Amino acid sequence: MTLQTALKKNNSHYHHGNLRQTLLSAATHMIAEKGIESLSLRKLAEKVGVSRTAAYHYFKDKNDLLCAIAANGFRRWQQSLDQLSSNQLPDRQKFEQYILGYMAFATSNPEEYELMFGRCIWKQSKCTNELQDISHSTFQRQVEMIEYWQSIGLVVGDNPVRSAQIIWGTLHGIAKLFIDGVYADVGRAEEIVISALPMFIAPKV
Amino acid sequence: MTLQTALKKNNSHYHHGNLRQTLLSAATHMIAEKGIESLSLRKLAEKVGVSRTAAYHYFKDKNDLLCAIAANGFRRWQQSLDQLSSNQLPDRQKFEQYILGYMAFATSNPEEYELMFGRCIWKQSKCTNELQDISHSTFQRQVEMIEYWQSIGLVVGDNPVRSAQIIWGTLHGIAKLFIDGVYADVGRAEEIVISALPMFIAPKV
DNA sequence: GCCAGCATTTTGACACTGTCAAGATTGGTT
DNA sequence: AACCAATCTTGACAGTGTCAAAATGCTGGC
Repeated sequence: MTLQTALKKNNSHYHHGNLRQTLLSAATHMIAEKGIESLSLRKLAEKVGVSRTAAYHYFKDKNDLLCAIAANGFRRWQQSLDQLSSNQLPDRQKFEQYILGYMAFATSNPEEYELMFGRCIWKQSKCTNELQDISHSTFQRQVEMIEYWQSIGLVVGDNPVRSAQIIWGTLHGIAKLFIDGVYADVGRAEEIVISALPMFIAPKV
Repeated sequence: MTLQTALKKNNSHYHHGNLRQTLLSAATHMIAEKGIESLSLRKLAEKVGVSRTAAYHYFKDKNDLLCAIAANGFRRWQQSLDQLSSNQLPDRQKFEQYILGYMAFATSNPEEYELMFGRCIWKQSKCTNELQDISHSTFQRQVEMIEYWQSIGLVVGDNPVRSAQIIWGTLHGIAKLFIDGVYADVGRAEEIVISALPMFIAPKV
């Protein structure tokens, strides 16, 4: 559907143009709309207007495609972190923005978030090298940020890594329970996480 | 494999005995060993020694079976809560036991935990009435316990329900990240959650 | 200008899955 | 002894992921 592929539109189906990207974005859209469970390679192929097995030239198998989509998700989240780091807010508000941003990212595209942290992909055997790399670097990035906030006395605790693990766990858990509809009467996940803020912030001396 | 079914063992395959229970426990075992993804009704049927579609007399479809297994999980967890409530520990240690117990429950059978909180089942359309009831009552139960701990000044916060949501979110998130292997270098999930304890406990006056 | 070789896509095929409709078997009731 | 209802099986179908082999079109060397 991109410009290039539109120009290439001839009566034959061969040499589609940039099929890899087209497949990725189409799959991402389908997942966002209908959920991960109901994405099949065949429906995806039909949507893109290509034969059932065309994807196998760019992805080892279905899991490989899902890993690529998840990796894109991590890249997007890392860009958010970059943007956050480079603005001029005071630390306290930066921390708040980090937390709110995490919730916004998770809830604005729940299916993608589910894909990034759902069981299926993680357990080693199924995880692509690309996904492994980008996710690890993202984790490391988050740990460093929280380490910093703790080193300046903003965040409680005496063990930086441990604090990062706990904070991330909390964000992830609240995001997931919210997405799954467990907090039935809560309008926005941000409400909960804002209430949780004081638990992480060190008391003013 | 139970005593009853063993007695019923004749050359015909009809009237198996208590097939519903047999299916449930066999499926639970298979999930615990090989994971949710790799459970198929047909393999289950073969394992139990019954035809492919025998399960359809007791369960509307595959999802219905999974819901029943998840409901069992909630029942087991609720029994743990009962046991905890009825012992004589001081409140502070009870709270600690609650948190440790949650982690033990989640990590001792990760696949079942995944099934209970995985995406697949929750979103309304797929959720059985039985599962809806037992899970809601379990949630309510947990909220009440935390409400109590807060009312006696043990747990921080001024909004009981909100505190319960946050604490549960934290436990769930840490459990899930641990199960998914994100905390690569952490031996037991209990380590993390014990470090997080001070955040929830109100400072002594 | 043409043709070989290569990248790309398709077709055919297979095993596996969930699920339905129709038939087979059996224990219990009258 | 005969029927009934519960229980289980067989047959069948559409959908899935995936592989091997064939088909197609682009591109560089002659």
